[in-house]
Amino acid sequence: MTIEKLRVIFPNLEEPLYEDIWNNATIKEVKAGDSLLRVGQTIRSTMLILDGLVKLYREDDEGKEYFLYYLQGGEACSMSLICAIRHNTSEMSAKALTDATILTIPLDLMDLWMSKYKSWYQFVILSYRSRFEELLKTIDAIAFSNMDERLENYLNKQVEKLGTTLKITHQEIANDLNSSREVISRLLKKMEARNRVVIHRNAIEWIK
Amino acid sequence: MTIEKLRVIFPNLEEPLYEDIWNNATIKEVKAGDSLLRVGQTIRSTMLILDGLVKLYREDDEGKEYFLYYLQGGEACSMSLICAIRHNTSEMSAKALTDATILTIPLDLMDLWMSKYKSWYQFVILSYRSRFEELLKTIDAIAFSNMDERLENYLNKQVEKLGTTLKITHQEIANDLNSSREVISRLLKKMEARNRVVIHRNAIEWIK
DNA sequence: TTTGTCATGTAACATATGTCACATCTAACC
DNA sequence: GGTTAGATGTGACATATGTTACATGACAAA
Repeated sequence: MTIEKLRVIFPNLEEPLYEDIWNNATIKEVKAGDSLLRVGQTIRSTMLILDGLVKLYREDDEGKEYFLYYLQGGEACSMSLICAIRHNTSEMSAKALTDATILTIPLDLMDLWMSKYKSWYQFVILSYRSRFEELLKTIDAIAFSNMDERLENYLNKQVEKLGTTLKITHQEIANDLNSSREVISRLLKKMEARNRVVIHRNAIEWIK
Repeated sequence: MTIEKLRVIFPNLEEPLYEDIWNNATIKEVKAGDSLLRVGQTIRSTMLILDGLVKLYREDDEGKEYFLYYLQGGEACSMSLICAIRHNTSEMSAKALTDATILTIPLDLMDLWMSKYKSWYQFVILSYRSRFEELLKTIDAIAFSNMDERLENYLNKQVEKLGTTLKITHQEIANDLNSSREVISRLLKKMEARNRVVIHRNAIEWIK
């Protein structure tokens, strides 16, 4: 990682801010599957994603999950932005889906930069806005759509980030949508009949 | 409305900011039932609630609704905060539930104040955080709970804002929860059997 | 009092989704 | 090759929720 790469991954920031980030941030390499944040955990630093794919999801008290959205290079964990003022606890869980590189910044700097760098402030606000929108879309999906539409929608999101052949099991999809494996298998069969996907073992191929 | 009242309704702001608000904001009186914001509408100003109760909800393309949360005196519409950088369109609809007094602030001031007043920046960030949390709770409710729990949860929220006797019809509840009137009537009957509510015509009385 | 409108009650049925039980298949490892 | 664990297929059934159709009840205007 170099400061050059930082400029590429996070365009539109001010020059002195790049220096500031470079001098104060810690770079952390995580492995696919590593947990980055759990519901209830106190947030100690702001996280920016440099590389890799991070999955954000909601967990209830019985351990049931619900997939919310992905973060990738150039994006920030809103929960860690939003907690900057007070050292609050997280309301979401995050897990690395691929090997990933994360930049962590002490919370007090985050606060300082907000008033010091207009570009940082804009980055944070835009980040909020897009996460807010993701949540609203999620609410739409659950409130207004049946499982078949939600499944299609879900696969679509995966394909955007991961390419047309998804290495995923029916059980994992069921967990992400808080459904059950049999239901997902059933609906996938129907999607296959409609030529939307081809089902392989451990993988689903998206058509069109 | 006086600048004194402003200090009471929005505590913890800096003194010069109160003056700035007072000199630049427009006060708008709206009637119960008035629409303040529609999905797709371009946001022209930031809205702060001085008095009254404002309902925020999501609408789909077929006009189906889903209740999100209430805003009351001392709170701000996050959508209008979040849109400050670019003149974006709203993703939510807002409606006055009671007669209400709204303070509107031109978007460019909002932007300026963020760097000028630390207290404004904190107000905005805290506002984001609580709305974000509301949305996460909503997702929890739809994803993990059955309709009976969601109904109880919904009535609970109403009672907190409106007192123990709710002037509301079963049809209105059904609209807010994207369900149907018969289902709500059925579940209310069960709640009445469990002594959680008493059902009156045009009203529901919350017990305990 | 009568009438009409809107709110509510209710039974029967339709449908989506979840659950259970078990069969079958595939890849990996001995 | 044979064994095994995990992934997937499938039918039968349970349950929650939505839908239809109609009855009843409450209130207000005429």
